[in-house]
Amino acid sequence: MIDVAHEAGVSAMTVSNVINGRPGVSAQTRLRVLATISKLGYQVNHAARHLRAGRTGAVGLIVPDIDRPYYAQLASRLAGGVEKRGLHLVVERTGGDAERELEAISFGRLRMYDGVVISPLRVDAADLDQLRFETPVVFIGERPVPASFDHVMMDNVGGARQAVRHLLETGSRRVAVIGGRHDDQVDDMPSLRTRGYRQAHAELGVDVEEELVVQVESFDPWSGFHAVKRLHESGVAFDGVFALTDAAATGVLRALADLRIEVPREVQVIGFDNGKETEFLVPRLSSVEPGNDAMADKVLELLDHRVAAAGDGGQDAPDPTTTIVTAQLALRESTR
Amino acid sequence: MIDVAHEAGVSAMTVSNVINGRPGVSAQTRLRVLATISKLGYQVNHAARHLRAGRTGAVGLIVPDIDRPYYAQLASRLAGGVEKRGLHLVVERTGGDAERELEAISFGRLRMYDGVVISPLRVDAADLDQLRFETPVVFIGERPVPASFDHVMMDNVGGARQAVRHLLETGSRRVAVIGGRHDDQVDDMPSLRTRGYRQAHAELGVDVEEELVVQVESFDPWSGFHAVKRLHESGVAFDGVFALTDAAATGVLRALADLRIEVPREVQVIGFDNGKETEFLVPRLSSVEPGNDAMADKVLELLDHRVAAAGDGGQDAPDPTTTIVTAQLALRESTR
DNA sequence: GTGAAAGCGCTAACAT
DNA sequence: ATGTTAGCGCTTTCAC
Repeated sequence: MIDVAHEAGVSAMTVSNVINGRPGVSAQTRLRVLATISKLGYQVNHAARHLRAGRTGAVGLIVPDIDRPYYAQLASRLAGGVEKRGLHLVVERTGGDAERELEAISFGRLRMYDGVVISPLRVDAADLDQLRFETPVVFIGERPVPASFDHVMMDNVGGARQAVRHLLETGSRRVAVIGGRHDDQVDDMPSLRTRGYRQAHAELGVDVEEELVVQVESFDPWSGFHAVKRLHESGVAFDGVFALTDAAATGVLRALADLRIEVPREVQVIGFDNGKETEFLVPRLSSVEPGNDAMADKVLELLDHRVAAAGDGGQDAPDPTTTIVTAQLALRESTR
Repeated sequence: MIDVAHEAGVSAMTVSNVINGRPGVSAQTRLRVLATISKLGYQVNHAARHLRAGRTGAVGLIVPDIDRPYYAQLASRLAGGVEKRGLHLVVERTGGDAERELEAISFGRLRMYDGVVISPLRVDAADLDQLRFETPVVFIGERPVPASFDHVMMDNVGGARQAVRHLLETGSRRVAVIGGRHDDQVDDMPSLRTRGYRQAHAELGVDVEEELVVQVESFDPWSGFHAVKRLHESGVAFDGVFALTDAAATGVLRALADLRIEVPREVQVIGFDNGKETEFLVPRLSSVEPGNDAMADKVLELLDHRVAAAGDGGQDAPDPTTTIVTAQLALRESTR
């Protein structure tokens, strides 16, 4: 930068002003500096700027995993919006490890970003309450979060309720829930969606058979696949399946195909997430559309406000909000 | 850091030495400093360290898109390896835009990272040759790259050749290639895989009918879906399909199901990438396993060597290598 | 084994 | 409209 200043016959400060589009530089000087910059191929040093100005030009996204479609798509949606604002998105994965999640939002790491979006899997409200920091943080997902943070979540309970109501209203009486929980004390994704499952049953006066609530390890296709195989082998009858994720539903459909059980005539199936794959499965998978685009938009909006407020020295920081995005059914061939 | 130094009754330099595990600090002092650090909850400032020492602690991965399974899985694999080395992975997406790709590997941006892995879609050798920089860069993918860079690629031609040979050897005579190119002058993914398709035909003495070479816009399920519909509507007969990606193959299977064409009896189908979805499609999709794990390992190994060399002031920088990972068939239900 | 001084490249605040 | 000064938090160099 000093080279540029010398070459253009101005001070480093003027170069800085030109680069950052600040006022108080004559059009003439501006042009001359710009010309020199491109002549010398000068590039600003981000580290130095960050050190001095405190801004990093980056927004962090902290997720358990990058190759799960849900997080990959979240990242993609956010990346678009963030780039529109002249920042860029840095994706960090924690592997779903509570310690690594906490570490990622530790004071020092946060300072690497102008803002952070985190989708925690393990960390809970108590841990979070300890933390003090000025970097804007938006939480996303179903884990409970202290009221002092912005939080955007999908309507897990409502979405599940709608899905299961649909199955019950179209004649299913024994609906298996793949990934369900027997006790739904905790507020994690499986418990919340299971709660919706139970609500739907209660509303329509159908008893829940606990043998139809199948706990699984993960929520990938294999878990859905094995859950159905196990159900079938142990002779438990069912005429509907609510899979807690589309990934699990993919495995469910595959298992039903192996067992030559017709979908949706004998068993109807519905998933959750409304992923891209649903349109191409055989049969096409009905699912719950959780409003991921709306969530991403909301996250960006919150971040915008907070980043702006942080720039003003935290004067008019908005109050933290909790937003619940509404879910809708996307019905296709796997339901009646 | 100065606070810590005061509190522990030493100089900032000693604190720095302790933090970086450098020798020349007595065990006693070290312990005292460490205790003070945790007492004060001190965290190093990455920006300042980067500014001064040049290391950033981050490895960049520059890809066209994050939510395509291929890139998402690449990111995931690399993230694991990179984290094992105490660095972290920053994913940047270019949207497949040539300008943004070039910009991402411009001098200034590269300095943000200790090493960069880039999977270019558009940028070509000529553009790259201009660039001079000392940040280690490893290229991945099929675009031609100047010999002065490390380059890891899959065996697109060989994998496609094996896939199509298999179709021809099991009785298919009219194999459609979804995403194929009529002219294969360029060395991009579609052209290379089409080249394998043509080689297989040549080897087995089967003529290629250009009407079976179906160009498509993108390589997602919709493109495969529409390609098959179009082929069928225009009355072009075919008894085999080679889809250039598993994603496209997913759409192909869906279209064949709609048309009530039996797979693999009437038409056999093979994809490329051996993605996670193949196991769960109906029927299970045969595919080409391109050795993505091996590619990721190789990338990490190259990066390791170069980052180490860069640390030594570029003394013993290894010669650039081009690695081609071998592909294998993964045969499932969609082929005979 | 430890410390003091200098400076990495930039920008906020204050001159001019 | 432009320049000067100072300092962000760390590490390199060299002296003790």
